[in-house]
Amino acid sequence: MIDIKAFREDPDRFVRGAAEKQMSVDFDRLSTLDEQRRAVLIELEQKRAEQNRLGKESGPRIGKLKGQLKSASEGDRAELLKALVDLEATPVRLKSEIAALEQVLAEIEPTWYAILLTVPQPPAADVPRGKGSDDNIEVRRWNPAGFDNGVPFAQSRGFAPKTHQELVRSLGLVDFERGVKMSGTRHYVLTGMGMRLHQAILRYALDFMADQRGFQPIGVPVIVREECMIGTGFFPAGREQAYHLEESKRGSNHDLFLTGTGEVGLMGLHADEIIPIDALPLKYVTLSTCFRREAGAAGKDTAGLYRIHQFDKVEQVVVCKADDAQSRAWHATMLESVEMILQSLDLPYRLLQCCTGDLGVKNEDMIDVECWMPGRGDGGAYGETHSASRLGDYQCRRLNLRYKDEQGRMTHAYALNNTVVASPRILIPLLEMHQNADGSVTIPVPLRCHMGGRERIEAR
RNA sequence: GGUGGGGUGGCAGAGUGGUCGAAUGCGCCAGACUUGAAAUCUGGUAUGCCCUUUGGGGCAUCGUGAGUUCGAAUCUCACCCCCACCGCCA
Repeated sequence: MIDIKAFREDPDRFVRGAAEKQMSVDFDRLSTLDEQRRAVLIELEQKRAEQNRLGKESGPRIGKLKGQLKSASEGDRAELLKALVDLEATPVRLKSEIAALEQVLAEIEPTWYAILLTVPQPPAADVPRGKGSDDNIEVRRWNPAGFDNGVPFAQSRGFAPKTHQELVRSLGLVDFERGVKMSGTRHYVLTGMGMRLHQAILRYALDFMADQRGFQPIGVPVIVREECMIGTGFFPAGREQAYHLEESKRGSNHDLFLTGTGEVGLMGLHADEIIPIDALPLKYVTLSTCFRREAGAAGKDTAGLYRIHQFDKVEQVVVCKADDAQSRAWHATMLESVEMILQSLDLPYRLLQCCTGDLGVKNEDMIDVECWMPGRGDGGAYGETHSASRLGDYQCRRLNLRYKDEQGRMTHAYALNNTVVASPRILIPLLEMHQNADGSVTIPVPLRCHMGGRERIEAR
């Protein structure tokens, strides 16, 4: 959520930001409602102030009169009653005036807030302008020694690459048919060494972040309330992407949602909290199952392990002070972790600076990591495996996650998040890059300790 | 799932219709005393929003929401959450 005060001071900044993100928001309506809301609020508060004042002045007298009325003789009753009515006249009038104003406010505020929730975080100033993913800019690329993704795979390795789909079939790593039988399209079953490789890379990534990078490992719920989804900025925009457990239809009082990333749990952890300043930055890593409906992606990447409804992901988040330089430094550090992992696995990759048009509602700066997938497309292609976002205070504002700065001012923290590794998608480059001419796959050294010491996966 | 108890400031805990944003204690901050510390004493110590000539002023908040009332931490209803015991269970 954006700061409404910042919007009042400089609405253009947000109008421009939304335009750059190719998003449409009814800013005129927001401005109008905001002004109306404030006008009503001023009037309402004046009335309430008067009501409070009268409550202190004449309230006790009213109480006294009412007491007297009970034990009053018939003769005194009329007089007491009149005094009471006089005394109550103003408060009674105020009461109805206040109720009317509250009614007006109740009509304005929900719409005001709903629009406010849809205003995107403006892109950082140095994010390149662009319409969509085609305008993203490559920052750098890396290839392991002895491999060049610029030349055909067959030329550098001496044999034509199989696709990951062919490999998982021949090596017995994934059973797509039974996955689809049980759960429908975009579902799969990991079998044998496929399951072990999946677990190995997740465990390796989690351990790496905890042991080498000082991140605290945390296990979080993947079934959350709507507030968590709104607070983390996934709702309302991404409502269609989330599986919805309609528990209310079964008599429960609230529905639940399956999270599409561990970010929801990690950030939701400290919602409505004031973090001690010494505790910052928070550096968390989690491993969680992620659920995505992939609504609107019909027909896209339908085969294989690329786009699926359920996967597991090691995710890192950082919550730091509201400081642009710190945010940028952590962004670099988080990306460095990813690069260290990919390099240790000998996986070619490149970093893309996402342009304004490719950003989501909540991020102001995003770098995607794409791994080289020799079996993708025609002759290999990069495919997105990671995404590293800087969110400014957008998410913490929604989550009401704050800290007291050095001057004692309450401040919304800045948040960042980045994939560490998402599997099985990462198995695509892993299998395709490490395949051998005989159809076997060499297991990268760091994963072997989680694979019973094996060096290769071979057809049985 | 059943029964019972309970949600008040950073924490503990009082408060059953007005003088209550809220006693008291602890903690924390500042000052005094002290060579320094401890102890003691004095003062301060929530959050959000609105207005503001930036001094300050106002409104709201006692789990959440609605209601009764001239007036609600206090009464009524619904919901959320926590605790205890019983049942069931990976």
